[in-house]
Amino acid sequence: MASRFTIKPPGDYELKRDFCSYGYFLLHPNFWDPRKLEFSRVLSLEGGPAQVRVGQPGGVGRGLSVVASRGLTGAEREEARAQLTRVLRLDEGTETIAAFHGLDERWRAAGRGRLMRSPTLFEDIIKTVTSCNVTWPSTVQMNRRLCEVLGDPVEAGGERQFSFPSAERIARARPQTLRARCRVGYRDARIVELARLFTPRGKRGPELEASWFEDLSNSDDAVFERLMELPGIGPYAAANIMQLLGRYGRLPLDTESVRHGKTILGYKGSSAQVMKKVHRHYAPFGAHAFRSYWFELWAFYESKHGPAWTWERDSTGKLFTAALLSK
DNA sequence: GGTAGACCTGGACGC
DNA sequence: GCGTCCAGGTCTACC
Repeated sequence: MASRFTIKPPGDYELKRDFCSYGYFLLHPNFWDPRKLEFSRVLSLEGGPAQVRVGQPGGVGRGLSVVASRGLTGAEREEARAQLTRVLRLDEGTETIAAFHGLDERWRAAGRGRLMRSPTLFEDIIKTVTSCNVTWPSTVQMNRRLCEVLGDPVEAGGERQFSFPSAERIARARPQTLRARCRVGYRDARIVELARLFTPRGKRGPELEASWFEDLSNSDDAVFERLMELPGIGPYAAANIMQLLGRYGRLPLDTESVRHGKTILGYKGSSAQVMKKVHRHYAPFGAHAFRSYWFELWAFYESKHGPAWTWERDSTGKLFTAALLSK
């Protein structure tokens, strides 16, 4: 018997705009259905994996309907609610988004402000590692295979779907397995090491506590410094994880930023020079710099491929290559 | 502190 | 269909 419940979002929340707001919405196990305007994925809950489907039948600001593939206990329902709150950034209220629009009013009319993310910091970190030094189609493949090889299966809607593997599951895997079956290449040992750092050791907790990183009372500098100490995490990845943690003051600049700086902002010079100029360009947006930067990039992608909520997960990947975007 | 080169995979391209 | 080239961020060794 399926469980059904409703989540009340902030008054300005729009599922199709706010979920389809960051590239990870196209990565397994996330699935956005452009026809039903509904998002689904398998969540890892205390009693085992369960697929959830999330829609917003009433439109902007109205309740989010959640349907689980199996009956959930009360505790599991709260667990699912908490995970979906993280994914959808429901903790960012209208006042937070209004503050952003106060600094950058270009996005006020469309209401843009929130960026989707994963149910856990661990998944966000692994997704970021799989996006480094690789073109987007490979990132899509790595995440699909990680789920299919190491995730927990769920039968839902007549097909088998998989959860994102837990830190504990990846920690038990051999690096060679990740390389051979998940095609993560040289990232194999780094991903396993990251998983071990997030896995509880006996009665002791994990070496890395997600709650410490999520705690906004810790300074940006302290969080950035600790992220930089992690295997496979450099300046770009650390800054990207910062925005996924809700700290938008730093810019994760990569080759896409250089392309944006040159073609849209009109900057000239070496990549390093353009990156410095891009940093200066967004500095006035302060604590919301990443939102301003990202929505400019996102608007560019949408100008090429239509609104993000129309993109199909399983065919959109190949559209996002540097070669095609530069045309 | 700055820089060069290796690390892997998959897409693009030429034949 | 096959071989070659290239894009992509992090890490290490070296200056």
